Amino acid sequence: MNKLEKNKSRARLEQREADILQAATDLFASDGFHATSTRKIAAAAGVSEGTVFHYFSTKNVLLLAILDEFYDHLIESAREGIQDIMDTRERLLFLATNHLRVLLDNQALMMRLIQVYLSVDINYYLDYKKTHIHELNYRYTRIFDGVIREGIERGDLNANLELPAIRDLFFGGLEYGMRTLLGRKNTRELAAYVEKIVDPLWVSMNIKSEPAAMHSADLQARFEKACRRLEKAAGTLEKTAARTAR
Amino acid sequence: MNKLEKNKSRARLEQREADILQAATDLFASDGFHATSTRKIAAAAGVSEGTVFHYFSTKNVLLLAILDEFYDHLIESAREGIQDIMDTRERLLFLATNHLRVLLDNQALMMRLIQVYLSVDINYYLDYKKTHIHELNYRYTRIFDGVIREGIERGDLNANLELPAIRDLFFGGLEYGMRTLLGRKNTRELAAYVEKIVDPLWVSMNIKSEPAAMHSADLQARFEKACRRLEKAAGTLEKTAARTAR
DNA sequence: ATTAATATTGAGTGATACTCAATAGCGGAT
DNA sequence: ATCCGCTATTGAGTATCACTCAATATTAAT
Repeated sequence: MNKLEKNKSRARLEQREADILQAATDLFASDGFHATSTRKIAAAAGVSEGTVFHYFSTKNVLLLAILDEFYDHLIESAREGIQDIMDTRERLLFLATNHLRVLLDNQALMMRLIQVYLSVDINYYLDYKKTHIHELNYRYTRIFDGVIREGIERGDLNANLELPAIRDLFFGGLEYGMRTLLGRKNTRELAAYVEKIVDPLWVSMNIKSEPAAMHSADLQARFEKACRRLEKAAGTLEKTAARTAR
Repeated sequence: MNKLEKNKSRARLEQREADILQAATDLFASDGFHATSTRKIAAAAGVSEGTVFHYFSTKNVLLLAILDEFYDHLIESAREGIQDIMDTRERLLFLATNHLRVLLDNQALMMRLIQVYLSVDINYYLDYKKTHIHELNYRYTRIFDGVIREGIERGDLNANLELPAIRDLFFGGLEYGMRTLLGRKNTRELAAYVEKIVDPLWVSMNIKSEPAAMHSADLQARFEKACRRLEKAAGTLEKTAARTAR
């Protein structure tokens, strides 16, 4: 009956919502999405089943809310990390490491959820994902795009690179590789793996990387030298020709 | 009562099984896995619900049987295609194109299923996927591995490349990119996209690679030859000019 | 024709996501 | 301090689901 505690106004309601979200997150992570009933979620959150549906109209909506939170965390950690790094290659390595680390830290949850939200009905999927999760994913990948574009501006990266393809390779490669990495969360192994993933992309993008570029610098010197020589000779010939013509 | 038609021995039973499989495949593709009840599958196959469970102990087993068929198709088409192609780069382009084409042809089905089979309960998942679907995926990716290894033996590809990472980038990139390509099945667009995906990997793996390298090597040879010729001529002319001037 | 084996059936079961009418408890107006 | 309107909360109720099982139909072999 303590009126200070029983404060309905927002704080209390938001707390209830947070409790349900947390209970659902924990249960989805430990038992999986399909094996977790709304009844269990309600019990774990200390509310009745009806209340769960009052805050989240559907079990799927609950799932999307969890993914929402997760993406926020991903996006924020990526943005923050980028700020402190100037080197383009280091930035890419960080983005990859951060992506894997966050995913692996929540592996139990994410392995169960990220796959599921794609499998909900297409109508629902299109209506909701196109406007929400898709938007989150877009915001996240924009961070990567920004790093690449800045790399180009700085002259680190080849301006002709195909950003969408590189982006697909980067995130797709990481996602695909994560399945292999699931067991070992070892930081050293992770760093080594990340480098192996980023390296081929880096080699294909980096402007100075192609040893050929350096090569062509030599070539240029050689070319320049030969041209001076020829131009000088040409000058001599022109004079000679002019004199002879007289 | 026709004994010739009512032939239980295998053929008839296999036909029943195939009917159920086909009905399930169609329904999963059009309505999705979760929205398709076993009752509907039974009705579409023209049998009772109990019969469905006689042939497939579980709805998940039915799903796995469908994925089985799908992977068989993927593997066979990849193997066949590779045989007729000798060039390593062309082989990679074919593998990528084939992968996307087969996936996109079955997009409705695959978008709904490939994601789902990963979301079944972890116990089940480990017991089954490790032994079955995982094995199919392994057999499939081995084809890619073979192409790469052969490319190395032939001297087309850098022997130091990190095969697991390249493989993750290749298949991960394709899978990730497919989400973007879903709408447009246009063959030209698909070929263009595939090239954009394969190219960065190719550049990073190819030994003569860096088109720049080949380019500049040729260029250098050509230059060198031309320069010698011109310098020699210049020398001759200068001498002539000097003599004439006298 | 009889039998043993198995394919087929459909009513039955417990669990599930979600609904809804009834109730409880809060904030604001008086 | 009291009442009122609003909404948060409840839990029994509902339709549906994947799956079971005992009974029946159909087959192959003798």
